[in-house]
Order: sequence, then C-alpha cells, then structure tokens
Amino acid sequence: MSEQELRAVRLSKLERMRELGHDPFSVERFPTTHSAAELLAKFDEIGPEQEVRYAGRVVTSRPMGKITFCHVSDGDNRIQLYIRKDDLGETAWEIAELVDIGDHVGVVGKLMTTKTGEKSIHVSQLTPLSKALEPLPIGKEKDGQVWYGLTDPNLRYRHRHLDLIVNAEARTMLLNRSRIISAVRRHMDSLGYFEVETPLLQLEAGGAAATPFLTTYNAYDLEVKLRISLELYLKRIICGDVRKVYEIGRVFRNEGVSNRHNPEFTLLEFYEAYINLEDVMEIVEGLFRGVCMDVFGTATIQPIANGPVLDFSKPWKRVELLGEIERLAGVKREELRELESARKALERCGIPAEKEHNLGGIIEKLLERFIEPTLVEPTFVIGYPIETSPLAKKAPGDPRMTRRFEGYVMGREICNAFSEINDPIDQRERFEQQLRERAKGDDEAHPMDEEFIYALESGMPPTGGCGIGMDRMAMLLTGAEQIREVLLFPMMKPIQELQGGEEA
RNA sequence: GGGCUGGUAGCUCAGCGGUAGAGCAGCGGCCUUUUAAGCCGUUGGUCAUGGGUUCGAAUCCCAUCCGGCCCA
Repeated sequence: MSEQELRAVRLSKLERMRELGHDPFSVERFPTTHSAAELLAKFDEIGPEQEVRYAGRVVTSRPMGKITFCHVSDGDNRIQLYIRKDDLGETAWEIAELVDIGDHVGVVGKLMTTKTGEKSIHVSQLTPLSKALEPLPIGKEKDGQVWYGLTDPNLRYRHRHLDLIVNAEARTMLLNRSRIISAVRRHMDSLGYFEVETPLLQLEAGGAAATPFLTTYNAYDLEVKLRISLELYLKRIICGDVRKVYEIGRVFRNEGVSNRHNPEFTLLEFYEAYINLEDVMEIVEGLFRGVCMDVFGTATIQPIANGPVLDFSKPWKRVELLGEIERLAGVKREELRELESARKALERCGIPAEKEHNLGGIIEKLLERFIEPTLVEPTFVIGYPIETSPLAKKAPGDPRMTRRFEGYVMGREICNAFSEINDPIDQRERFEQQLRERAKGDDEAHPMDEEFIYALESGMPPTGGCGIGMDRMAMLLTGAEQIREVLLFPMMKPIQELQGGEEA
C-alpha cells in the first residue's frame, strides 16, 4: 500500500472518530495520576481498586476480537492496556478500534495483572488525544531483541523525532547529553562562577584557529563573523575584575563534518583570576568527577560495553609533551629546537614534512600520531609549542614552549587550557607573529584584536582558563562513537530537488 | 579531499542480466487474558536520479545526489 494510501486510511479513521463524536485534536489536556514507571513501581501500593489516569503513545497493538491489548509509552516507559468492548460500550469501542500504533491516547482505569503475569491497566475509558497521519517505524520487540524499526542513520538524524520515539539507546544518549550539560552548569555555579553570555556576531572571530562563517548585518551594512570561540570576551570580563566566569555556548567553525566534528558545537570555557595551570587541572578533575556523580551516581564509569573503565574519582595522569614524544616517538627534544632537524625527525617517523612550516605543527603531528592513541586513562599533556598557542603564557626557561595543557581520555582530546597571557606586550607580539603567519597564507592564524589588547593594557590579573567541548564530553561519558549521536539535529546536507529531465 | 561501501514496498531486508520478492505494518474476515498473539485472504513499487551497454538492466558501465566506514 502506497504512502498516500496509508495516509488516506488514517485520515478516514480520524474522520470516522469525528463522526462518532470524538475529535482527538480538539482535546486540550489530559491530566494523569502516574507515569508508566510509577504505575509499575508502585503497582502493589496503588492496588486494584484505585482509579488511575495515564497517557502516552500507542506502540504495540494486539487486537483479538472484542478485546485489545496494547502498550502505551509515555516516552520513558511503557505499560500494557487491557481494553474490553464490554467495558467501553458500542461507540467508545468503535472509536478505540480506530486507534492506530503511533496515536496518543489517555486512559482511565484500574490496575490488574493479566493471566501471563504482566502488570496492566484495565481500561474503563479511552480518549484518543492525537492521530498519527503517518505510519511510524515502531519495531517489534521481545526479550530485548528488536525487529524492524528505524536503523538508517540518514533517516534517524533527519527525522530525529522518530529516532527519539523508536530507539531507546539514542534517546538515552541524547537525554544524558542534556543531563551532562546541566550538571556542568550546576557544578560551575556551585564553584561560584558567573555564567555570562557574549556575542555570537563578531567583527573578528578570535580565540581559536578556525575559519569562521560569514554573515551580513543589514542595519550597519557590515560583514560580521560567527564566533569560533568564547575566549577573548571572557578574558575581557576577567579584566573587569569579575573573578570567575564561564560560558556554555555554541561556536561555529566553517569546516568539514566527521565522526568528531560538527560545524556548530557547544563549548564550555571558564576563566578564573589568580590561578594557574595546575589549579585548572584540579578544577577539570573536579568537574568530571562531579558531573559523573550527578548524572550516573558514580565517578567510575564504563561508557562503552567491554570498553575501558574510567575512574574520575582519582587525579588524572600528568605527562610532559616533549617527554612523551621522546619516549614514544624516539624524537629527542633537542631535535625539536630547529625547524630543519625537526623536519628530519618527522620524516624519520614516516610522516611527510614538506607542509610543515613551524616547529609547533611538527610537534602536534608527533603528538597526534604517537601520543594520542596511548592516552586512554584521563591524562593531562603539558607544555605546548608557542606557534600553536598564541594566548598562553611562555614557559619559564623555554621561550619556545607555553604553559598550556590538553586533557585526553580514551585517545581523544577533551579540553585545552592554559595560564593566560596577561602581559599586553607579549600578547601583541604573539598576535603580530600570527599576522605574519596569515600573510604567509595561513587563513586560520589569529587576527589582531585591539580591544582585547586594550583590556590587557588596563591590567589583567594572572588567570587560568580552560575550554571543554561539551559534545566531546557528552560523547565520552555516554559512550557515543559519533558526535552526531549526541547532537539532536546534526548538520545534514539538504537533499537536492531531483529534476526529472530538463525541459526543452 | 582520497579509498571502500550502501540507497529495492511505510519499516527491516533478499534478489545481482530473463515476468519485482519476503517478513512486519496496512486493508478485509475469525477470535473477550494477548504479548514478535494466531489463522485465512489481500492491497501496495518510476528498484535514489540521469545517461550508456544489451534482444532484454534492480542487476553491468559512467556521471550526479544523499548516507555509512576508513584515511588525510
């Protein structure tokens, strides 16, 4: 039967319901006494005499003549209904027979246990509350096995509401993402941070190396960019003597889509005056521990079945970047002092070096290739090259390196933090160096930001700051292999209008 | 961006040169404690799109569109 015919059948059922005196779409409310979980958990306590009210979506149906069994889901749990013609009467029964899988219903009834032992509602009144005009891909299920359903990622992401109805695992991941972000917010609030909101539309998008999206501000006839990070505005607030600030916000980077990248993603950044890198590490440890306790009730989690167990109750491992490169890639730190010897070392490791124009790029290549995959347990990698860290303080004793760390868990970068530059002269030099990189063709080099420099010139206290990708954090903690699993509506290319032959 | 791989009924899939298939959903019938309910009957398709090869294409080739996996 074609899609149109399936739809027509459902429309005619809706019409028939209306003829029988019930228009499901005219109902505005249906107060309930319990959720499915409550009905099941408090089954004995409620007992067989008390009248209960329950509402949800019909997800299974087993009509057998003058009785029908069906399961109704409130989104989180489902409970079975036992509906008898004798209990409803002629008209109500005919209306009940017009209910399809996918429709919402509200019921009044009493609890009962069926012959096969399933806790159910013996329905005395059934009220259709909506009619699904489209057939829903609700699969059949027994003993945890699911037949049919919705598996095509293309359809799952494009029609996420169906995914939420049908796939419990996807639902859990997405809702846990939401729980994780609100736990992060609670945690930062409890530490006394102010949550702030800074502009999305900016004249120059700074704070990270990425290509921005462009748009036009009509009133000022101005080309503006969507932000690529939160950093510079937040530090300007620190310059305003607000001691602790954070923002959880969407940033936009005009680049490709992959397992780990979506062009718009949610970033947490926090800054605190008078603290350094090591203090930030402790805040990150506390954040992961606190969020896990809040969301999962334990700091020791195993996000992927049979995967590694992550213990966030203890401090993260701390390693030094150049030391790890020496240990795992066999490249001595002395080799990484000059571009030529560093290139040779890179080639020796089997990585082409022609494209590398500075030491920072080479060091990060070695990190990616040799270090990252080994960083399963939570680890801070400390000490990053200056070329790729234009906002981090120089390391005392080595002007090529900065007071910066990245946190890794299960081989993936999870946060990026540093002791912030508060010397305006140093910062200006770094930006000027970036401008030179830009002139050489690096489109992602950091732009000059005079207002930010001015803020530093007005005096910024020593400050520690950190950025954590919320999508990555959600992936890590929920065990998602794909960033799209923790985004409700990931970027999907539009399906182009198919043209069936050019007209002459 | 490169390699591999997929797109067939509303959903999940089979078919891989010779009449377009199955299960589920749907529709009709029987059925007042079923649960992947069951039994009988039945509808449903521009085989992603556009070209090509062939007597004949869902199937082979090319291009395009949209995915997936791996790599950069």
